[in-house]
Amino acid sequence: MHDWAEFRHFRYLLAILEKQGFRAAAEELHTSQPNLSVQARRFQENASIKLFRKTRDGRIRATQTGEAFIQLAQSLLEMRHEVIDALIAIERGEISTIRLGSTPLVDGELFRSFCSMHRTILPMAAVRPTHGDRAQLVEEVLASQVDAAVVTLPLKDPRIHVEELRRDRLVVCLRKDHPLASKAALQPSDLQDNLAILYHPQRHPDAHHRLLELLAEAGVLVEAYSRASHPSEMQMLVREGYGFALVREGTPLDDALTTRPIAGVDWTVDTAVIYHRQWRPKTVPLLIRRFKKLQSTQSSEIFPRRQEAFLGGSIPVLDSLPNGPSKAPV
Amino acid sequence: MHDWAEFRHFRYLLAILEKQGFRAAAEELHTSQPNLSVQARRFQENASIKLFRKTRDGRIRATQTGEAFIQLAQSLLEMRHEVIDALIAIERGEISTIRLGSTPLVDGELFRSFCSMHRTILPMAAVRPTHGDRAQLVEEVLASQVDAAVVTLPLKDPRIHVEELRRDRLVVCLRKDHPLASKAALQPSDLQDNLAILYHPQRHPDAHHRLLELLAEAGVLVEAYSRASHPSEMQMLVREGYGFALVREGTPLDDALTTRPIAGVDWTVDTAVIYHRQWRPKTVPLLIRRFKKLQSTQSSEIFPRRQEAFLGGSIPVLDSLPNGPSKAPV
DNA sequence: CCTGTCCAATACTTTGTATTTATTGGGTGA
DNA sequence: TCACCCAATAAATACAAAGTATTGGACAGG
Repeated sequence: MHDWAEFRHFRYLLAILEKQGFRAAAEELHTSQPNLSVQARRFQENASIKLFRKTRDGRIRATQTGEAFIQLAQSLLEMRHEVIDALIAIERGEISTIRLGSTPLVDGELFRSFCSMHRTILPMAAVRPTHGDRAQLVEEVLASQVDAAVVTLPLKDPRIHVEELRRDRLVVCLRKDHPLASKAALQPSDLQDNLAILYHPQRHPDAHHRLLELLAEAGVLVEAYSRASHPSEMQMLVREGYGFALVREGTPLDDALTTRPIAGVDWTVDTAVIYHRQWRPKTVPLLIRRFKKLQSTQSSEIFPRRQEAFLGGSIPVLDSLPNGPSKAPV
Repeated sequence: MHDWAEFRHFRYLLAILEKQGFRAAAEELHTSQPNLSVQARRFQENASIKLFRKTRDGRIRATQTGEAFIQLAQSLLEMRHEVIDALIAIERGEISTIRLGSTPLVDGELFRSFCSMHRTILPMAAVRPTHGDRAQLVEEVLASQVDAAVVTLPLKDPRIHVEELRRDRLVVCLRKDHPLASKAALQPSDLQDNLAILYHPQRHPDAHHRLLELLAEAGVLVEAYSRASHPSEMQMLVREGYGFALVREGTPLDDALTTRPIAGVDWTVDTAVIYHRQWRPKTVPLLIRRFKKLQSTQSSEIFPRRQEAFLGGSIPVLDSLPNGPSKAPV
């Protein structure tokens, strides 16, 4: 059924619709305009559908069916690509299991989608995610006990390849009712006596030193501070009034807390994938490439960026209430 | 990118692997055996993969890669079919509005994203979501008054196609201050006199019977029980001290309530999309496909089933909390 | 050991069609 | 009107798929 439709047709028509013209599409596809003309006609006749109309000025405008075609053809071609990639990887014996790690400082959501991304490439491969301290994870990457890890920078080790995934602004986390919360942005000097909560130095020494450097450059001297061994603890300490903390922008926050940018500086939290330079498992670069691609295409507004969903602290109860029993075991 | 691979190749190789022989496959495909021979070789050379080996008696046996190929090629061809069907239907204007239904037992969040996903395929089509009882919805699906519905299993009807979306563990919902709440997990025997709140039997008879069966197998006999006509009512009854209820794991809970798993059993709540086998609305299979894909790339089941995170009844703060500072500007 | 039979693989030819080149026709704007 | 931008058409070409005939290999039975 529908065996007259080959991938070629989807490629061609997709290019025609996207480029809004046969000529431009032909150039992109490295073929001739008349070829597209006849192939496009054949496909549309076979399916008895019309994918585009011509405007007065000779351009191509997708019909409603054409708009749907763009979405569907993209999925179809993408799927072919994934299928073949998967088959090649399976052939190479890279199926067994892939071990991925992340540190507490990394956005859990990012790590989770990074892990699950592997399934879109290799549905049959098992993924084993692990969590651990930075130092420990680096050790395991070097020992090939994990294939790749998502960590925060900086990291300098000649044996390790670093591929940056995301860069988030570093903002101040403070109580909503703090006087300084009325300002739209804080000055570095505002931190001087208020910044009193840092991530535990031993958990990520490089980041700690770098942060102290940056603060010093901005004229902020941090003397005594509370140590948090987990990001959630930082929020708790801020809430309890022990001072400000620095968190990644966009972080879901406790009800009583808010964040403010720091004026005049450009401090960021950089999240990256690391893997062993030599013993790199071959799927990892592919995985990263695909992840970055999804990230860049997803941030365009097809799916609203999950943002504040949890920010309010309360769950949308009414519509996601408990569901009763239904069925049972395998 | 992989443009040498056409649908033809997938069809051919699929037939070869399934029929376990070139000759038989050639017959099925109405083509010649040598043709398959060369096409199969080309594809495998291009992808540098080997999909089958020959046994002693001259037959064809799929390699591990070949086994994966069968699955993947089937999906690919099925998707082509769905895409073209959908396009034809759209062209004919059969998709002006799509009517989707869900039952109270279904996660509202899931249903909502399922509905909104239809926009990515057909932006102009209106989506009309409806809510109703299971029996009523099944009736409407059969009568083509709704195009598809998200319901909980079990469901047996030869005229209806069932596609599972999610499987959640069934856990006990009880008051935080109940003595048994101190245990990490409950024994089935703990339910004996405590389980006293069930979803209304008439609202979903199949699930009710199945649940009683399961309970009986575990040695639990439920005699008198309160009936809740809506999941939110179940929580209220538990809160008021009328007994335990069974809810889907991960359910947002009332402050005073908590949940505990049941040791030794593997009971689940299965959520599925259903639609009419014959009168299948053309966009629905694609919708489901896309939904599943998004589901697998966003929230994965790879992760340890979010155990304790939700158990307290509070939001899963621990794993989606803020991350501290690390590095700095360019 | 030979031989008949099942296969798939190979060699070669034929057919089909995708593609190219060259051209026409149809709008638009100067 | 002309020139210029398109896509559509026609005819020629090229290339790949499908067909035909054959070979080669692996058994099983005599």
